[in-house]
Formats: sequence, C-alpha cells, structure tokens
Amino acid sequence: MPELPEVEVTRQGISPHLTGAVVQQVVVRNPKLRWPIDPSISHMEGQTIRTVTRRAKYLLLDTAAGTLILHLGMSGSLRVLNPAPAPAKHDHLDLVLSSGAVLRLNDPRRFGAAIWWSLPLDGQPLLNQLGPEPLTDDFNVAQLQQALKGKSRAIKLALMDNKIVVGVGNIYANEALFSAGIHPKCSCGSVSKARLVRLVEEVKLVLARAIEQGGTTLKDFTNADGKPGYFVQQLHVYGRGGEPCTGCGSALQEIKLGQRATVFCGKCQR
DNA sequence: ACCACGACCTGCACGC
DNA sequence: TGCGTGCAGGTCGTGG
Repeated sequence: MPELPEVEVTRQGISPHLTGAVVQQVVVRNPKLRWPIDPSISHMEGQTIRTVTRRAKYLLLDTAAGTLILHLGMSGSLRVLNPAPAPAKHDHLDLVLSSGAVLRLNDPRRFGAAIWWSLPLDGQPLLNQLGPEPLTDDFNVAQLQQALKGKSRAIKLALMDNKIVVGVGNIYANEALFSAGIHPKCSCGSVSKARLVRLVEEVKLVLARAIEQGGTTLKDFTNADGKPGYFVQQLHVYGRGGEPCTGCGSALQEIKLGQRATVFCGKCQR
C-alpha cells in the first residue's frame, strides 16, 4: 500500500488526534507482524504522545519513555476511531487513548511492524542506515551523483534503494523516471548530471503532488479518516503497460526489474 | 563491498 | 463453482 506520500498523508491525518494524547491501553490482538510485537510495548501505557513524525516510511510516536515505530509494509493502514467499532479481521493493534479515541492498525499481509524503542533513536538499526529524505535539501544532485558514481546497476533500482534516497517505492520510481525522460534500465553511472538534476526535481515533484492529492489508492489505501487518495488519476505509467503514452501515444512497455513491474515509454525515455 | 534473490503473508483476478 | 497460478504499494537477510 504505502509509499512515502501515503505514509505522510496518514501522519497528517492521525497527528492532530494523537499529539498530546495519553495512551491508556495498548491492545495487541495479533503480534505476528514482520517482527513479533514485543510485550514491552505495554510500557507505552500511561505515556503522553509528544509528537508524530515520519522518517522514510516509518511513523514515529514519541513519548518521554520511548518511541513507537510503526511501518505499514505493503498492506497496512492506520485509522483513528471514535467510537471504535468491534475489531475486524486483520486489526492487529490498538492504542486506546484517554480521549476515548482508538488508533487502530490493520494489516492483512502483516509485512508491517510495530516496535517499541526506549533507547536513543540514533542507535535504531532500522533508522540509522537510511538515506536522505527526498523532500528536503539533503536529497540533491551532488548527493545523488556521488551515490551513483561508478555504479552499473539500473537507475530504477538505485532510486528504490533506501540508502540512496528513502520513500520512493515502485509507483513513484516509475513515475519520476517517466517525467524525467530516463529509461529505467539506464546504468547509474552513465546518467549525465543534467539528467540527474531533472530526476531530483521530478522525484520531489511527484511525491509532493501525491501528498497534496491524498496519496495513491490502488485498492485499499485510505487515510486516517477512511478516505482514499486521488493521485491514481495522475499516474502516467504505473499500471498502464500496453496503454498509450500520455506524451507520444506509443504503447507503454512493461518489464520486470528487480522482480518489480516496470512500465515506461521506449520512445520518451532513453 | 556490492548485488540479486528469496522470504515473509493474504487476497484478488484470472484461466481452465 | 472450484482450484491452481501469479501478482500486489516493502525491505530484510542470505548467499554468491
């Protein structure tokens, strides 16, 4: 489900309900996520959520005693419910707030994660190896050029590599490469600086636009209020293999790259 | 040090 | 209608 825009839309949706709220109870219905939810998550009970932030596709709920790190995997979603209905299938985790509202995690495929981290965050192994945030100046041409220098693998795989830049998943990697006119199989080291300038711009643009539109809903993504995102209407290539290119009209090609569906225009992208 | 690939899961669309 | 197959928005850990 979520790439960076969907996670950010989720963050924006839940933040007003969570910031300053006291966690009255943590209910773990099924601990079997990507990593088992550790019982120490109960230490969050009684804590006040100070901030709700995002790093890459991780949501960070900060308290004085530690941070709850949430990841939505491929199929996870968070809702704030008040009142909360009876839990449904795949509702694995609830944070019951003293306001009566409930933050509920639903994740059919269970690739997501919920990790209670009571140590300093800079020692968190999932977080401390991550590359720059794409929507900040830390992601720029100089940094990208340095990261790609001498590498021969396909540019699309590099774009989706969290050490190079975080948050760009399969949808937006396809879209950004299309907008930048770069063939997804281009060898990293062979892309000119001018084209990398363009790529950095397009990555930022497509992510920012998707956030504005409430994210991309393909099947099951909804924001914290249960509403879908509308960016799917602005996708140029993702999910459109065989259909006409919005630029030149020729049929979009679809291949596999790193086991992921890769769609591009053979004419507009070189 | 790099990189490709399998693995983790459920649900859905499709073809027979 | 039912069954098998393949595919899906992520990313860690492995083995080469």
